[in-house]
Amino acid sequence: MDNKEISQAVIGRLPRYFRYLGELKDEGIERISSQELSDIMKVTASQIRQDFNNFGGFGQQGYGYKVEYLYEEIGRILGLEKTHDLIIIGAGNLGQALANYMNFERRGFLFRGIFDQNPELYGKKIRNMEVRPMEEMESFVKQNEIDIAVLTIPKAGAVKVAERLVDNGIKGIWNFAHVDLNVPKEIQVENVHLSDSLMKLAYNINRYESESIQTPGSSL
Amino acid sequence: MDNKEISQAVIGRLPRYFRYLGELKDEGIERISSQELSDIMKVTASQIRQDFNNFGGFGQQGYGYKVEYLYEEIGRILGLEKTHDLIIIGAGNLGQALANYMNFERRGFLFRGIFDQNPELYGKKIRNMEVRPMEEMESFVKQNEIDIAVLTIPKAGAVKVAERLVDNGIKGIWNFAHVDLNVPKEIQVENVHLSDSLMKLAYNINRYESESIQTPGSSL
DNA sequence: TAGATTGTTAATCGATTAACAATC
DNA sequence: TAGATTGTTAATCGATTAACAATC
Repeated sequence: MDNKEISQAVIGRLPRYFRYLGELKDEGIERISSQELSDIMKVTASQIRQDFNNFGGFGQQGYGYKVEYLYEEIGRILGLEKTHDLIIIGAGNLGQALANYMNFERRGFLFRGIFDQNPELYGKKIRNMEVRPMEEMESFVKQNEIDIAVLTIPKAGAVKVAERLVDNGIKGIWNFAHVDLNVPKEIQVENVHLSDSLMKLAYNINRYESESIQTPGSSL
Repeated sequence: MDNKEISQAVIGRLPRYFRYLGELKDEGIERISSQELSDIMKVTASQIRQDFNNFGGFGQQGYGYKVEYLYEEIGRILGLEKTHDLIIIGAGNLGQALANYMNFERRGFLFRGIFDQNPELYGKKIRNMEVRPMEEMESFVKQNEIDIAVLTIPKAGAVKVAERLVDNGIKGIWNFAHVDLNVPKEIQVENVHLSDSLMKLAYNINRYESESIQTPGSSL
Protein backbone atom coordinates (compact mmCIF):
# COMPACT_ATOMS: atom_id res chain seq x y z
CA MET A 1 0.00 0.00 0.00
CA ASP A 2 2.67 2.40 1.04
CA ASN A 3 4.79 3.65 -1.77
CA LYS A 4 8.12 4.68 -0.34
CA GLU A 5 10.83 2.20 -1.17
CA ILE A 6 12.22 0.30 1.79
CA SER A 7 15.96 -0.18 1.74
CA GLN A 8 17.39 -3.67 1.44
CA ALA A 9 19.32 -3.03 4.64
CA VAL A 10 16.02 -2.88 6.50
CA ILE A 11 14.53 -5.88 4.67
CA GLY A 12 17.59 -7.88 5.50
CA ARG A 13 16.99 -7.32 9.20
CA LEU A 14 13.32 -8.30 9.20
CA PRO A 15 13.84 -12.08 9.29
CA ARG A 16 16.01 -11.70 12.36
CA TYR A 17 13.38 -9.62 14.15
CA PHE A 18 10.84 -12.21 13.12
CA ARG A 19 12.92 -14.98 14.62
CA TYR A 20 13.48 -13.24 17.95
CA LEU A 21 9.84 -12.22 18.26
CA GLY A 22 8.77 -15.79 17.54
CA GLU A 23 10.99 -16.99 20.35
CA LEU A 24 9.68 -14.36 22.76
CA LYS A 25 6.14 -15.32 21.82
CA ASP A 26 6.90 -18.98 22.48
CA GLU A 27 8.26 -18.02 25.87
CA GLY A 28 4.92 -16.40 26.61
CA ILE A 29 6.22 -12.85 26.74
CA GLU A 30 3.48 -10.41 25.83
CA ARG A 31 5.09 -7.01 25.59
CA ILE A 32 8.56 -5.69 24.90
CA SER A 33 10.12 -2.26 24.58
CA SER A 34 12.61 -1.30 21.92
CA GLN A 35 15.20 -1.01 24.69
CA GLU A 36 14.64 -4.56 25.93
CA LEU A 37 14.73 -5.92 22.41
CA SER A 38 17.88 -3.91 21.84
CA ASP A 39 19.56 -5.62 24.79
CA ILE A 40 18.62 -9.07 23.53
CA MET A 41 19.43 -8.57 19.87
CA LYS A 42 22.49 -6.33 20.28
CA VAL A 43 21.28 -3.62 17.95
CA THR A 44 20.37 -0.08 18.96
CA ALA A 45 16.86 0.68 20.18
CA SER A 46 16.88 3.59 17.78
CA GLN A 47 17.43 1.31 14.83
CA ILE A 48 14.65 -0.99 15.95
CA ARG A 49 12.17 1.88 16.13
CA GLN A 50 13.32 3.30 12.81
CA ASP A 51 13.02 -0.08 11.14
CA PHE A 52 9.50 -0.73 12.38
CA ASN A 53 8.36 2.75 11.54
CA ASN A 54 9.15 2.19 7.91
CA PHE A 55 5.95 0.19 7.87
CA GLY A 56 3.84 2.33 10.17
CA GLY A 57 3.51 2.43 13.92
CA PHE A 58 3.30 -0.97 15.54
CA GLY A 59 3.87 0.19 19.09
CA GLN A 60 2.18 2.22 21.73
CA GLN A 61 3.81 5.13 23.51
CA GLY A 62 4.55 4.48 27.15
CA TYR A 63 3.90 0.75 26.72
CA GLY A 64 6.10 -0.72 24.03
CA TYR A 65 5.23 -3.35 21.46
CA LYS A 66 2.85 -6.28 21.76
CA VAL A 67 5.03 -9.27 20.92
CA GLU A 68 2.41 -11.37 19.17
CA TYR A 69 1.01 -8.50 17.15
CA LEU A 70 4.46 -7.35 16.08
CA TYR A 71 5.43 -10.91 15.17
CA GLU A 72 2.40 -11.27 12.96
CA GLU A 73 2.85 -7.90 11.33
CA ILE A 74 6.44 -8.64 10.40
CA GLY A 75 5.37 -12.01 9.04
CA ARG A 76 2.79 -10.21 6.94
CA ILE A 77 5.35 -7.71 5.68
CA LEU A 78 7.60 -10.58 4.65
CA GLY A 79 4.64 -12.13 2.87
CA LEU A 80 4.67 -15.31 4.92
CA GLU A 81 0.90 -15.63 4.97
CA LYS A 82 1.06 -16.33 1.25
CA THR A 83 2.38 -19.62 -0.04
CA HIS A 84 5.05 -20.00 -2.68
CA ASP A 85 5.47 -22.96 -4.98
CA LEU A 86 9.04 -23.86 -5.63
CA ILE A 87 11.12 -26.28 -7.62
CA ILE A 88 14.72 -27.31 -7.20
CA ILE A 89 17.00 -27.51 -10.20
CA GLY A 90 19.86 -29.88 -9.51
CA ALA A 91 19.38 -33.05 -7.48
CA GLY A 92 22.92 -33.21 -6.16
CA ASN A 93 23.84 -33.18 -2.50
CA LEU A 94 22.80 -29.60 -1.94
CA GLY A 95 19.56 -29.87 -3.88
CA GLN A 96 18.61 -32.94 -1.89
CA ALA A 97 19.55 -31.29 1.36
CA LEU A 98 17.31 -28.32 0.64
CA ALA A 99 14.49 -30.59 -0.54
CA ASN A 100 14.63 -32.45 2.73
CA TYR A 101 14.72 -29.37 4.88
CA MET A 102 11.24 -29.36 6.33
CA ASN A 103 11.30 -25.95 7.91
CA PHE A 104 10.76 -24.09 4.68
CA GLU A 105 7.33 -25.69 4.29
CA ARG A 106 6.35 -24.31 7.67
CA ARG A 107 6.80 -20.82 6.26
CA GLY A 108 4.74 -21.46 3.18
CA PHE A 109 7.45 -22.50 0.75
CA LEU A 110 6.03 -25.60 -0.90
CA PHE A 111 8.38 -27.99 -2.61
CA ARG A 112 6.74 -29.07 -5.89
CA GLY A 113 9.41 -30.77 -7.92
CA ILE A 114 13.08 -31.49 -8.46
CA PHE A 115 14.94 -31.69 -11.76
CA ASP A 116 18.29 -32.97 -12.92
CA GLN A 117 20.01 -33.67 -16.20
CA ASN A 118 21.53 -36.94 -15.06
CA PRO A 119 19.39 -39.85 -16.33
CA GLU A 120 20.60 -42.07 -13.52
CA LEU A 121 18.68 -39.92 -11.09
CA TYR A 122 15.39 -39.85 -13.00
CA GLY A 123 12.66 -41.32 -10.87
CA LYS A 124 14.75 -41.34 -7.72
CA LYS A 125 12.59 -40.39 -4.76
CA ILE A 126 13.61 -37.35 -2.78
CA ARG A 127 11.26 -36.59 0.02
CA ASN A 128 8.05 -37.47 -1.77
CA MET A 129 9.08 -36.33 -5.21
CA GLU A 130 10.66 -38.14 -8.11
CA VAL A 131 13.57 -36.50 -9.89
CA ARG A 132 12.44 -35.28 -13.31
CA PRO A 133 14.51 -34.68 -16.44
CA MET A 134 15.47 -31.10 -17.19
CA GLU A 135 13.48 -31.20 -20.43
CA GLU A 136 10.27 -31.20 -18.44
CA MET A 137 11.20 -28.09 -16.49
CA GLU A 138 9.54 -25.49 -18.71
CA SER A 139 6.17 -27.17 -18.99
CA PHE A 140 6.19 -28.01 -15.30
CA VAL A 141 6.82 -24.41 -14.31
CA LYS A 142 3.98 -23.20 -16.45
CA GLN A 143 1.44 -25.86 -15.55
CA ASN A 144 2.07 -25.66 -11.83
CA GLU A 145 2.52 -21.90 -11.67
CA ILE A 146 5.85 -22.16 -9.95
CA ASP A 147 7.01 -18.93 -8.27
CA ILE A 148 10.49 -19.74 -7.17
CA ALA A 149 13.29 -21.85 -8.61
CA VAL A 150 16.18 -22.97 -6.44
CA LEU A 151 19.31 -23.28 -8.54
CA THR A 152 21.75 -25.86 -7.22
CA ILE A 153 23.55 -26.74 -10.42
CA PRO A 154 27.17 -26.06 -11.39
CA LYS A 155 27.79 -22.58 -12.69
CA ALA A 156 28.40 -23.72 -16.25
CA GLY A 157 24.72 -24.30 -16.93
CA ALA A 158 23.18 -21.85 -14.52
CA VAL A 159 22.90 -18.73 -16.65
CA LYS A 160 21.06 -20.54 -19.45
CA VAL A 161 18.76 -22.40 -17.10
CA ALA A 162 17.89 -19.10 -15.45
CA GLU A 163 16.89 -17.65 -18.81
CA ARG A 164 14.66 -20.64 -19.53
CA LEU A 165 13.00 -20.20 -16.16
CA VAL A 166 12.41 -16.52 -16.78
CA ASP A 167 10.86 -17.26 -20.16
CA ASN A 168 8.38 -19.52 -18.44
CA GLY A 169 7.19 -17.10 -15.82
CA ILE A 170 9.34 -17.67 -12.77
CA LYS A 171 9.24 -14.74 -10.35
CA GLY A 172 12.26 -15.38 -8.19
CA ILE A 173 15.45 -17.40 -8.20
CA TRP A 174 17.27 -18.59 -5.13
CA ASN A 175 20.70 -18.94 -6.66
CA PHE A 176 23.31 -21.27 -5.16
CA ALA A 177 25.32 -21.46 -8.40
CA HIS A 178 28.58 -19.60 -8.15
CA VAL A 179 27.85 -17.17 -10.93
CA ASP A 180 25.90 -13.95 -11.35
CA LEU A 181 22.70 -14.54 -13.28
CA ASN A 182 21.65 -12.18 -16.00
CA VAL A 183 17.90 -11.74 -15.74
CA PRO A 184 15.50 -8.83 -16.20
CA LYS A 185 15.25 -6.59 -13.19
CA GLU A 186 11.65 -7.59 -12.46
CA ILE A 187 12.90 -11.10 -11.62
CA GLN A 188 14.08 -11.26 -8.05
CA VAL A 189 17.36 -13.04 -7.41
CA GLU A 190 18.72 -13.94 -4.01
CA ASN A 191 22.27 -15.22 -4.19
CA VAL A 192 23.79 -17.65 -1.74
CA HIS A 193 27.42 -17.83 -2.71
CA LEU A 194 28.77 -20.28 -0.18
CA SER A 195 32.40 -20.06 -1.17
CA ASP A 196 32.29 -16.27 -0.96
CA SER A 197 30.97 -16.61 2.55
CA LEU A 198 33.73 -19.04 3.48
CA MET A 199 36.41 -16.74 2.04
CA LYS A 200 35.07 -13.88 4.09
CA LEU A 201 35.38 -16.03 7.19
CA ALA A 202 38.95 -16.89 6.24
CA TYR A 203 39.82 -13.23 5.80
CA ASN A 204 38.47 -12.35 9.21
CA ILE A 205 40.35 -15.19 10.87
CA ASN A 206 43.62 -14.17 9.24
CA ARG A 207 43.10 -10.51 9.97
CA TYR A 208 42.45 -11.16 13.62
CA GLU A 209 45.55 -13.30 13.90
CA SER A 210 47.91 -10.83 12.29
CA GLU A 211 46.39 -7.99 14.26
CA SER A 212 46.89 -9.63 17.60
CA ILE A 213 50.48 -10.43 16.75
CA GLN A 214 51.34 -6.91 15.70
CA THR A 215 49.40 -4.71 18.03
CA PRO A 216 52.01 -2.40 19.54
CA GLY A 217 52.48 -3.19 23.20
CA SER A 218 51.18 -6.71 22.96
CA SER A 219 54.63 -8.08 22.37
CA LEU A 220 56.05 -10.71 24.72
CA MET B 1 50.92 -5.13 7.95
CA ASP B 2 48.70 -2.18 7.43
CA ASN B 3 46.76 -1.10 10.42
CA LYS B 4 43.68 0.73 9.23
CA GLU B 5 40.60 -1.35 9.62
CA ILE B 6 38.96 -2.40 6.37
CA SER B 7 35.18 -2.25 6.39
CA GLN B 8 33.19 -5.45 6.07
CA ALA B 9 31.45 -3.91 3.07
CA VAL B 10 34.76 -3.96 1.23
CA ILE B 11 35.71 -7.44 2.43
CA GLY B 12 32.36 -8.73 1.30
CA ARG B 13 33.11 -7.60 -2.24
CA LEU B 14 36.57 -9.16 -2.49
CA PRO B 15 35.43 -12.71 -3.28
CA ARG B 16 33.41 -11.42 -6.19
CA TYR B 17 36.37 -9.51 -7.59
CA PHE B 18 38.43 -12.63 -7.12
CA ARG B 19 35.93 -14.68 -9.07
CA TYR B 20 35.75 -12.29 -12.00
CA LEU B 21 39.49 -11.86 -12.16
CA GLY B 22 39.94 -15.62 -12.12
CA GLU B 23 37.61 -15.89 -15.10
CA LEU B 24 39.39 -13.11 -16.97
CA LYS B 25 42.71 -14.81 -16.30
CA ASP B 26 41.36 -18.11 -17.61
CA GLU B 27 40.25 -16.32 -20.75
CA GLY B 28 43.81 -15.17 -21.22
CA ILE B 29 43.12 -11.49 -20.64
CA GLU B 30 46.21 -9.76 -19.31
CA ARG B 31 45.20 -6.24 -18.42
CA ILE B 32 41.98 -4.52 -17.45
CA SER B 33 41.01 -0.99 -16.49
CA SER B 34 38.67 -0.14 -13.68
CA GLN B 35 36.22 1.09 -16.31
CA GLU B 36 36.20 -2.19 -18.19
CA LEU B 37 35.81 -4.15 -15.00
CA SER B 38 33.04 -1.77 -14.02
CA ASP B 39 31.15 -2.61 -17.21
CA ILE B 40 31.47 -6.34 -16.64
CA MET B 41 30.69 -6.40 -12.93
CA LYS B 42 28.06 -3.66 -12.87
CA VAL B 43 29.66 -1.67 -10.10
CA THR B 44 31.18 1.79 -10.43
CA ALA B 45 34.78 2.17 -11.54
CA SER B 46 35.20 4.53 -8.65
CA GLN B 47 34.22 1.86 -6.16
CA ILE B 48 36.60 -0.61 -7.73
CA ARG B 49 39.53 1.79 -7.41
CA GLN B 50 38.57 2.74 -3.87
CA ASP B 51 38.27 -0.88 -2.86
CA PHE B 52 41.65 -1.89 -4.23
CA ASN B 53 43.35 1.14 -2.78
CA ASN B 54 42.41 0.07 0.70
CA PHE B 55 45.22 -2.42 0.32
CA GLY B 56 47.72 -0.28 -1.55
CA GLY B 57 48.12 0.46 -5.22
CA PHE B 58 47.80 -2.55 -7.46
CA GLY B 59 47.48 -0.68 -10.72
CA GLN B 60 49.55 1.51 -12.95
CA GLN B 61 48.44 4.92 -14.15
CA GLY B 62 47.67 5.09 -17.81
CA TYR B 63 47.70 1.30 -18.09
CA GLY B 64 45.23 -0.27 -15.71
CA TYR B 65 45.61 -3.45 -13.70
CA LYS B 66 47.45 -6.63 -14.57
CA VAL B 67 44.80 -9.32 -14.27
CA GLU B 68 46.98 -12.11 -13.00
CA TYR B 69 48.81 -9.94 -10.48
CA LEU B 70 45.58 -8.44 -9.18
CA TYR B 71 44.02 -11.89 -8.94
CA GLU B 72 46.90 -13.16 -6.88
CA GLU B 73 46.99 -10.12 -4.64
CA ILE B 74 43.31 -10.42 -3.81
CA GLY B 75 43.80 -14.11 -3.13
CA ARG B 76 46.60 -13.19 -0.76
CA ILE B 77 44.46 -10.58 0.99
CA LEU B 78 41.75 -13.16 1.47
CA GLY B 79 44.37 -15.50 2.90
CA LEU B 80 43.85 -18.19 0.28
CA GLU B 81 47.51 -19.11 0.11
CA LYS B 82 47.19 -20.47 3.64
CA THR B 83 45.32 -23.66 4.29
CA HIS B 84 42.58 -24.07 6.84
CA ASP B 85 41.63 -27.30 8.57
CA LEU B 86 37.94 -27.69 9.09
CA ILE B 87 35.45 -30.06 10.59
CA ILE B 88 31.75 -30.39 10.05
CA ILE B 89 29.42 -30.76 13.00
CA GLY B 90 26.23 -32.48 11.93
CA ALA B 91 26.20 -35.22 9.31
CA GLY B 92 22.70 -34.55 8.04
CA ASN B 93 21.86 -33.66 4.47
CA LEU B 94 23.47 -30.27 4.59
CA GLY B 95 26.61 -31.45 6.39
CA GLN B 96 27.07 -34.21 3.84
CA ALA B 97 26.45 -31.83 0.96
CA LEU B 98 29.16 -29.47 2.21
CA ALA B 99 31.54 -32.35 2.90
CA ASN B 100 31.14 -33.53 -0.68
CA TYR B 101 31.60 -30.13 -2.19
CA MET B 102 35.05 -30.42 -3.67
CA ASN B 103 35.60 -26.80 -4.58
CA PHE B 104 36.39 -25.72 -1.06
CA GLU B 105 39.50 -27.90 -1.05
CA ARG B 106 40.75 -26.10 -4.11
CA ARG B 107 40.86 -22.91 -2.06
CA GLY B 108 42.74 -24.45 0.81
CA PHE B 109 39.85 -25.45 3.04
CA LEU B 110 40.72 -28.98 4.05
CA PHE B 111 37.98 -31.23 5.33
CA ARG B 112 39.35 -33.16 8.31
CA GLY B 113 36.39 -34.77 10.02
CA ILE B 114 32.66 -34.93 10.48
CA PHE B 115 30.73 -35.45 13.70
CA ASP B 116 27.20 -36.35 14.67
CA GLN B 117 25.35 -37.36 17.78
CA ASN B 118 23.31 -40.05 16.06
CA PRO B 119 24.93 -43.46 16.74
CA GLU B 120 23.41 -44.90 13.58
CA LEU B 121 25.69 -42.67 11.56
CA TYR B 122 28.91 -43.52 13.40
CA GLY B 123 31.39 -44.99 10.99
CA LYS B 124 29.39 -44.06 7.92
CA LYS B 125 31.73 -42.94 5.16
CA ILE B 126 31.25 -39.44 3.81
CA ARG B 127 33.73 -38.58 1.14
CA ASN B 128 36.72 -40.32 2.69
CA MET B 129 35.85 -39.69 6.32
CA GLU B 130 33.93 -41.73 8.84
CA VAL B 131 31.31 -40.00 10.96
CA ARG B 132 32.58 -39.63 14.51
CA PRO B 133 30.59 -39.29 17.73
CA MET B 134 30.22 -35.81 19.18
CA GLU B 135 32.11 -36.85 22.29
CA GLU B 136 35.32 -37.00 20.30
CA MET B 137 34.96 -33.48 18.99
CA GLU B 138 36.98 -31.64 21.62
CA SER B 139 40.01 -33.90 21.53
CA PHE B 140 39.92 -34.01 17.75
CA VAL B 141 39.91 -30.23 17.47
CA LYS B 142 42.88 -29.95 19.76
CA GLN B 143 44.95 -32.76 18.33
CA ASN B 144 44.42 -31.76 14.72
CA GLU B 145 44.61 -28.03 15.27
CA ILE B 146 41.29 -27.40 13.57
CA ASP B 147 40.73 -23.76 12.58
CA ILE B 148 37.17 -23.76 11.39
CA ALA B 149 34.05 -25.61 12.44
CA VAL B 150 31.05 -25.80 10.16
CA LEU B 151 27.87 -25.98 12.21
CA THR B 152 25.06 -27.81 10.45
CA ILE B 153 23.08 -28.97 13.44
CA PRO B 154 19.62 -27.90 14.62
CA LYS B 155 19.57 -24.67 16.54
CA ALA B 156 18.73 -26.34 19.84
CA GLY B 157 22.25 -27.65 20.34
CA ALA B 158 24.20 -25.08 18.40
CA VAL B 159 24.96 -22.51 21.08
CA LYS B 160 26.44 -25.08 23.46
CA VAL B 161 28.43 -26.82 20.76
CA ALA B 162 29.86 -23.46 19.74
CA GLU B 163 31.04 -22.87 23.30
CA ARG B 164 32.73 -26.26 23.41
CA LEU B 165 34.49 -25.48 20.15
CA VAL B 166 35.68 -22.13 21.45
CA ASP B 167 37.02 -23.75 24.60
CA ASN B 168 39.12 -26.02 22.45
CA GLY B 169 40.74 -23.39 20.33
CA ILE B 170 38.57 -22.99 17.26
CA LYS B 171 39.20 -19.73 15.42
CA GLY B 172 36.15 -19.43 13.24
CA ILE B 173 32.67 -20.86 12.92
CA TRP B 174 30.71 -21.13 9.71
CA ASN B 175 27.26 -21.19 11.19
CA PHE B 176 24.32 -22.73 9.33
CA ALA B 177 22.27 -23.19 12.51
CA HIS B 178 19.37 -20.78 12.67
CA VAL B 179 20.44 -19.10 15.84
CA ASP B 180 22.89 -16.38 16.84
CA LEU B 181 25.92 -17.83 18.56
CA ASN B 182 27.30 -16.25 21.65
CA VAL B 183 31.08 -16.38 21.41
CA PRO B 184 33.94 -14.06 22.37
CA LYS B 185 34.61 -11.37 19.83
CA GLU B 186 37.98 -12.81 18.87
CA ILE B 187 36.18 -15.83 17.42
CA GLN B 188 35.03 -15.11 13.90
CA VAL B 189 31.51 -16.18 12.99
CA GLU B 190 30.08 -16.18 9.52
CA ASN B 191 26.37 -16.86 9.50
CA VAL B 192 24.50 -18.51 6.65
CA HIS B 193 20.88 -18.25 7.64
CA LEU B 194 19.18 -19.94 4.71
CA SER B 195 15.63 -19.32 5.79
CA ASP B 196 16.36 -15.61 6.28
CA SER B 197 17.67 -15.51 2.76
CA LEU B 198 14.56 -17.22 1.43
CA MET B 199 12.28 -14.82 3.32
CA LYS B 200 14.10 -11.89 1.82
CA LEU B 201 13.50 -13.34 -1.62
CA ALA B 202 9.81 -13.78 -0.80
CA TYR B 203 9.56 -10.17 0.36
CA ASN B 204 11.08 -8.89 -2.85
CA ILE B 205 8.77 -11.01 -4.99
CA ASN B 206 5.70 -9.79 -3.14
CA ARG B 207 6.83 -6.22 -3.18
CA TYR B 208 7.43 -6.25 -6.89
CA GLU B 209 4.02 -7.77 -7.53
CA SER B 210 2.09 -5.28 -5.44
CA GLU B 211 4.08 -2.41 -6.86
CA SER B 212 3.38 -3.28 -10.45
CA ILE B 213 -0.29 -3.61 -9.67
CA GLN B 214 -0.54 -0.27 -7.97
CA THR B 215 1.78 1.96 -9.89
CA PRO B 216 -0.30 4.97 -10.86
CA GLY B 217 -0.87 4.98 -14.58
CA SER B 218 -0.45 1.26 -14.99
CA SER B 219 -4.09 0.74 -14.22
CA LEU B 220 -6.37 -0.53 -16.89
C1' DT C 1 55.15 14.09 -25.54
C1' DA C 2 50.06 13.17 -25.45
C1' DG C 3 46.68 10.04 -23.89
C1' DA C 4 45.07 7.05 -20.63
C1' DT C 5 44.01 5.67 -16.27
C1' DT C 6 45.23 5.30 -11.63
C1' DG C 7 45.34 7.01 -6.75
C1' DT C 8 43.29 10.15 -3.82
C1' DT C 9 40.74 14.09 -2.24
C1' DA C 10 36.28 16.24 -2.12
C1' DA C 11 31.20 16.00 -2.56
C1' DT C 12 27.16 13.45 -2.13
C1' DC C 13 24.25 10.19 -0.62
C1' DG C 14 22.24 6.98 2.55
C1' DA C 15 22.10 4.64 6.83
C1' DT C 16 22.61 4.80 11.73
C1' DT C 17 22.33 7.02 16.06
C1' DA C 18 20.84 10.64 19.18
C1' DA C 19 17.47 13.59 20.96
C1' DC C 20 13.09 14.93 22.22
C1' DA C 21 8.27 16.18 21.60
C1' DA C 22 4.00 13.56 21.32
C1' DT C 23 1.11 10.56 23.68
C1' DC C 24 -0.41 6.42 25.89
C1' DT D 1 -1.46 13.00 36.57
C1' DA D 2 3.44 11.31 36.20
C1' DG D 3 6.30 8.00 34.04
C1' DA D 4 7.44 5.44 30.23
C1' DT D 5 8.28 4.74 25.69
C1' DT D 6 7.12 5.43 21.06
C1' DG D 7 7.32 8.00 16.58
C1' DT D 8 9.89 11.25 14.27
C1' DT D 9 13.07 14.96 13.39
C1' DA D 10 17.84 16.32 13.58
C1' DA D 11 22.78 15.17 13.90
C1' DT D 12 26.34 12.11 12.89
C1' DC D 13 28.71 8.75 10.74
C1' DG D 14 30.19 5.88 7.01
C1' DA D 15 30.00 4.38 2.37
C1' DT D 16 29.63 5.52 -2.39
C1' DT D 17 30.35 8.44 -6.24
C1' DA D 18 32.50 12.27 -8.66
C1' DA D 19 36.35 14.90 -9.88
C1' DC D 20 40.90 15.70 -10.91
C1' DA D 21 45.87 15.98 -10.13
C1' DA D 22 49.63 12.68 -10.39
C1' DT D 23 52.03 9.72 -13.30
C1' DC D 24 52.90 5.89 -16.26
